[in-house]
Amino acid sequence: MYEALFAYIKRYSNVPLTSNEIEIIHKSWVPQKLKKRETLLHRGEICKQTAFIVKGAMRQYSVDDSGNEHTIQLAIENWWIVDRESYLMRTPSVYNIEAWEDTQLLILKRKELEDILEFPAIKEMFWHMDQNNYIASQKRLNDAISLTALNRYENLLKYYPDFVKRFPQHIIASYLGIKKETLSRIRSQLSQQ
Amino acid sequence: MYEALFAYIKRYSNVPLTSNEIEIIHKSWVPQKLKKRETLLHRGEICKQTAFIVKGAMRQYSVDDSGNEHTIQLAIENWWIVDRESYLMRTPSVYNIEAWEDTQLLILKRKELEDILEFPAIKEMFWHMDQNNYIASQKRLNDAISLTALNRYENLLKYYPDFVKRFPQHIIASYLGIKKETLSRIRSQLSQQ
DNA sequence: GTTCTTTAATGACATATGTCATCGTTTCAG
DNA sequence: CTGAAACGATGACATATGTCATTAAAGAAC
Repeated sequence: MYEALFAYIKRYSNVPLTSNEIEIIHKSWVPQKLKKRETLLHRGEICKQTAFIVKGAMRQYSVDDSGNEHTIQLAIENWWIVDRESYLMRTPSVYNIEAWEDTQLLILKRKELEDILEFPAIKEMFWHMDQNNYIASQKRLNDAISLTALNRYENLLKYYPDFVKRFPQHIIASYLGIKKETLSRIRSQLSQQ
Repeated sequence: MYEALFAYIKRYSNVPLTSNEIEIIHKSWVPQKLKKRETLLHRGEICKQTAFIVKGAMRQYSVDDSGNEHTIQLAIENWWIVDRESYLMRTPSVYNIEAWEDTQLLILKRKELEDILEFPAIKEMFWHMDQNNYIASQKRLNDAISLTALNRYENLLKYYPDFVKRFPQHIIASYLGIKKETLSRIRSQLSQQ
């Protein structure tokens, strides 16, 4: 269960962990299971945990005034899922986070964060996490404002084929910023080539 | 010149600076002036500096196959401008960065970064910078996939009125992900209410 | 297995945005 | 001051995407 988390920490920090730190990390991240469609966060709540996905698939989405869902993030094994703004600033979230498959998580509550950030390796890891997330969301933003819906879908297929396999089309569409009918037509267009 | 930088560092870290650190910071960030339309980074180059804007206005943009520009970031006084991915990973940038007004910068070269990251206050500050950038670009992404062009422009007017004042419409349009003609029509629509 | 729900495809039509061309105004270098 | 370039507004039309309705297939619950 914890191997994947330690592997992740190791990959993103060059500081080794002491055995005391390893023990405290075990206590700080606690396992939690979610069934498909169970939620980790409801809009309006403060996000109380940073979750590491050991197994399964999650998504983070907002709902607009017309009731349309907009998927801001998809995440599978070895990804983090959290509303970082809400978690860090303790402000109500505008997002929902839910499991799209039966999912095994390791949860770090906000309360434990301060202590564990004292560990250089953990601090290093979270810095890399924020850097990577910043770089990834900047790329996605550039795609969103500069590519056609077709190109965005082709990029997704190329770089994150698992997402396309594991989430239904209406969620993929809401991730790309288009309607499910449009995605369906893009796909039929691609299959005719 | 350096007051704004030190104020920024102070705001985003609760660790005080030693007088030795203050001296080294002075040496590490060097002043640079740019005239309007001079560039700090060309696509294809590796981004060699993180720049703090003391006075002026800059933009970061990509150019697609059809020659259309897409503005990924606008920045004015007290903002940072850098292609963080290129700067950290030393990979060629897909972006251009140019001055849109005569601009006064403080430049931190990649070479000096490693040393200066040893200072807790600086590390803290850069972490906050990445966190803030991540949160901001996630918000903007959510806007891009969930709001109409009109709403995106209204948000920009509300939260960053200086951008609208200091950059011409074709740049604002490329920041919003629309064409300048569309922005012009949105504006005339708003002014008739 | 049977039934209910979810997912996906598709046609007809509506709307938003892009494209291209034109024109007047503003800005700015010489 | 003057001419060129940049900027902004607008009309006519093209294209991409959204909306709504219908149908069929796949999957989940009982």
